[in-house]
Amino acid sequence: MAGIASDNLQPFISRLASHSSLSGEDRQALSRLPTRAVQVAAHRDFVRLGERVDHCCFILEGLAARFGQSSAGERQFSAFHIAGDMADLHSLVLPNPTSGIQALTTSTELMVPHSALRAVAKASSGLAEALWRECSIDAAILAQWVVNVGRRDARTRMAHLLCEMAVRYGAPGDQSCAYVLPVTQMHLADATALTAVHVNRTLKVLREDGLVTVTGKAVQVHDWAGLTTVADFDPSYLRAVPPSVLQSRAPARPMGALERVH
Amino acid sequence: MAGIASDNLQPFISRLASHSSLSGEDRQALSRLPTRAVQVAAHRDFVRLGERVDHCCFILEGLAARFGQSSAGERQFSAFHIAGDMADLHSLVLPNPTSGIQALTTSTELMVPHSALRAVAKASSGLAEALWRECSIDAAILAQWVVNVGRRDARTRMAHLLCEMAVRYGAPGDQSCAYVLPVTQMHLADATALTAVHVNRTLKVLREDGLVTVTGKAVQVHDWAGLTTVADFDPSYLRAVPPSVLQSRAPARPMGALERVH
DNA sequence: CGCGGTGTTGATACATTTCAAAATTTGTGG
DNA sequence: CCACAAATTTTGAAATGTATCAACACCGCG
Repeated sequence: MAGIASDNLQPFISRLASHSSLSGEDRQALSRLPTRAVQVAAHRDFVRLGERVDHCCFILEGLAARFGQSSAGERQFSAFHIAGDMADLHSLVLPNPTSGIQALTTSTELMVPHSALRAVAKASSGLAEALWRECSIDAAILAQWVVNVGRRDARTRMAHLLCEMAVRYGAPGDQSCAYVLPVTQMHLADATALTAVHVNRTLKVLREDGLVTVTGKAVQVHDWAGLTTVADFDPSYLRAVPPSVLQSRAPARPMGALERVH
Repeated sequence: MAGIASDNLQPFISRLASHSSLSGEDRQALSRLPTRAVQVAAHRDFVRLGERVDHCCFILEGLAARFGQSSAGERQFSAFHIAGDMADLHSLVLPNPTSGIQALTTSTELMVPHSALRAVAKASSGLAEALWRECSIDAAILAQWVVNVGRRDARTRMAHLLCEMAVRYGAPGDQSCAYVLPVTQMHLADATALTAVHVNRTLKVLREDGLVTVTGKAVQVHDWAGLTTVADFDPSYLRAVPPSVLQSRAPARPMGALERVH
């Protein structure tokens, strides 16, 4: 105990290791990070606009959503954060939040002080890069959300979201699969930029097509292939290709010359 | 010349310095970065899916857009990149693109090898942090795009985009202001997730309201206050608060205890 | 001078929203 | 374990914002 609850950060270390190469020292440093476990009640905004933060929140258990809102008060989620995510890793470099984060269910979080994270990042450039990469994966997902919300109709959009979450939960996408997603249809509306009513109708269609059943507690995918087809889903944006950290060869052309590319 | 075209990166150095504290050595290292100037033709996708990149593209002049597309072939922009932006800084940590980037106008870019950037980031943790922060600002803008596309009607959405670009161009937002934005209405449609026809009608309304006039070349804001009101625009997401790098004080409670927050 | 890309406008179609009410589930205290 | 209140899901009917289709005007450019 005494100031250290390190073991719990293990999933985060594994996550980083899945896309970046960490030295033994890096892992050690991470596992020694001081953390403070906090129970967060459902519906609570644990990151709020205008409130500078000095720690990152690792979600040990539960579900959270990053959101913005229009002046009309309508919420729009820009990300779901599931167990194993460091929900606001970006706050390490931007401590003044530009989006709020809300716990959708009662959650357990590990708060990691910025000072400690900054220290380990300063001590190891490899670790700093791993954190930056983790952050950038979030951003890549964000870019997909823009496409999803902007250019797909309700059915496709919902299907795409359900596919994304299936992959992120590591639900085996063989034929059928299932995962726990404790959200109301209003939450799904906030994520897909639809109304709750239309979410309901859209889920009904997907269910009647034999693709997927969504309850307030879990998602049952009956036809993974069919769902991904409907969803126009390509999971490659979710995985960073592990670093075959080959040194890039010297550029073919000398630097400094202006050239034209058509 | 001889392999170095460093002076041109000056705007990038200033940009980093505007939100992060760089040491003299950091600035030196940046200004010594090898670059290759490239002329990119309008409409050319200079970052494409499936083509791993080994350099970052700094936009010296011109306009570019990051985009994704649905299988139906419909494009959706997730960012505009203007002169002074490092369009794909994130590629340094994620060299396999998950979004394409297209030049909207004939542009001049400075290509900076990943190897060189990685070297300077490795040598200076402060510089690495500055790059990460720059990247995270892009992500914060991305999150706002989700809200904009998801929860605002056409008029508000377009107004918001025009406000964002005004601030990013540094156009003085006193009363009226103007900036160069060489885009077609189709480009605006790709950015706002509307159709080109509806963009046309929406711009007409904004013009008739005396708020702003948009031609294919430039944006003339007639009533900044009115436009920001209509747009539901708050510019704070565009600026990272400069680092008053105070050490965060030690946490009030001992680490390791589980507590509850309501 | 004509041609392709762009901007403009109108008429119509349609996906989604809005409003409203009932059915169902969930949570909670007795 | 029940009873009740609150939240959520479900369904219908009507309204609406935006898309679609189509035609024409404009402009820069070869």
